[in-house]
Amino acid sequence: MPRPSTPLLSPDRIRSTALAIIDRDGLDGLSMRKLAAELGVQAASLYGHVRTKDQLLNDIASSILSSVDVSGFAVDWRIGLVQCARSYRAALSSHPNIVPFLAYGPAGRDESLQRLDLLHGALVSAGWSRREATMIAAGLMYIVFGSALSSFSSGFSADPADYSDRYPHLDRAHLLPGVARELDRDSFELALAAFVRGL
Amino acid sequence: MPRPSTPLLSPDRIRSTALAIIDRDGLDGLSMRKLAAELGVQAASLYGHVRTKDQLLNDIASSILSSVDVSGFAVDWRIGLVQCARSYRAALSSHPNIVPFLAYGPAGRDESLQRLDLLHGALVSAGWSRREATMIAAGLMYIVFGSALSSFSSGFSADPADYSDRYPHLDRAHLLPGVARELDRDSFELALAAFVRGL
DNA sequence: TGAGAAACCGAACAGTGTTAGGTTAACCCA
DNA sequence: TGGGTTAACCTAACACTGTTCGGTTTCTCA
Repeated sequence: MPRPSTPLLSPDRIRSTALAIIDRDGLDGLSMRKLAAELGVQAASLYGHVRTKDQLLNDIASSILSSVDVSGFAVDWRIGLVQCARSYRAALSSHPNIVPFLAYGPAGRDESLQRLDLLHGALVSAGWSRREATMIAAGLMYIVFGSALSSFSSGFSADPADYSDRYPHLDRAHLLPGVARELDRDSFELALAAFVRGL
Repeated sequence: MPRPSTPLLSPDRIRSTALAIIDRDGLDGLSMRKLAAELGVQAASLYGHVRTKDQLLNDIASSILSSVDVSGFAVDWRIGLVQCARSYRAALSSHPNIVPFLAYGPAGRDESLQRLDLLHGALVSAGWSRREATMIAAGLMYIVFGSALSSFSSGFSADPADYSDRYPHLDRAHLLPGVARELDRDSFELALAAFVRGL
């Protein structure tokens, strides 16, 4: 099928389909051939619209990060920190399967840097030194990414027998998967509140 | 070369060579064929000693995690938290390239669970509820893993021109790679101290 | 001495990202 | 209206991946 009247592919359609596959099948579940098949096309055709698979993932990552809200810094740096962290985590946990890729690659994404710039400026204006501001920003990212990886509550077995014998204090760990989402959010809120309060 | 008089391979030798490759070439730099070549052997021979590549990585992960020290909980829960976090981070950052794998897979490693069990028990003994203990443990893991991924200080460009124009507050971000290690450690210490103090 | 297992190898399978070269339809300009 | 260019797809291939099968030789143990 050569040169159809209306193009089958566009960078947007490729990105959104790829993200849907990642959400459904995981990061490893995305292959260029599967993506092409889902778009009704052969794998090679994708490379007319996308440079590499890595670039495609980066583009998806950027579009996810662009929803992070840092408007709270206009009010107060503490409010800004909390709001920024919440919105960052919300953005990540709406597509949890891509977080390992986010955490992996370099932090040189324009969307990240824009927000980091604003955050850093707000902290310095509030009286922190430049070095302190950098460390506070890093600490906030630790909590956000650590919680978004969420290898904690999920990842526990649902079988009580896995724990009751060998780990006496974890005798109810098998209940974790059922409340994982809620517990992860509460743990994040606890860590965030403790961190900001402790500064 | 069939059945040499003294075996060329052993699980231990395979694991340590694999870890050396990961440290040198990154997680993606490890392939079974390359690992075999480095051991003077064909790829198929590895499967007499190792079930799958995933299992091999899990074994390596377990041996790294077994060095995490939780003895501080015998003294005081705050000291225990800080010491456990430090030793956990030290274990991870001595082999940073394998951290994405650690953070990825399920948390069901025996070494992790043993330490988690002790941590949980110590917190409950100190008066925290079971739910609070779980959330505190999770928060601590957030900081440890977030910092060990260390996608922060590293990952910045060393070229000033990448920042000075568009990000006014990041005009010295190009200096970060030079002090990344030190800054990451200090950021971790700051986040850890703030977290524990804020509890 | 003979049986069996242990340790390696070569070749293959199905999958991956990516590229080269080919075909056709749409578009633009004379 | 015709002709050239280009955009959008295709097939086929390359080099790689993890893993398995079947074979060969040597060691070990009865």
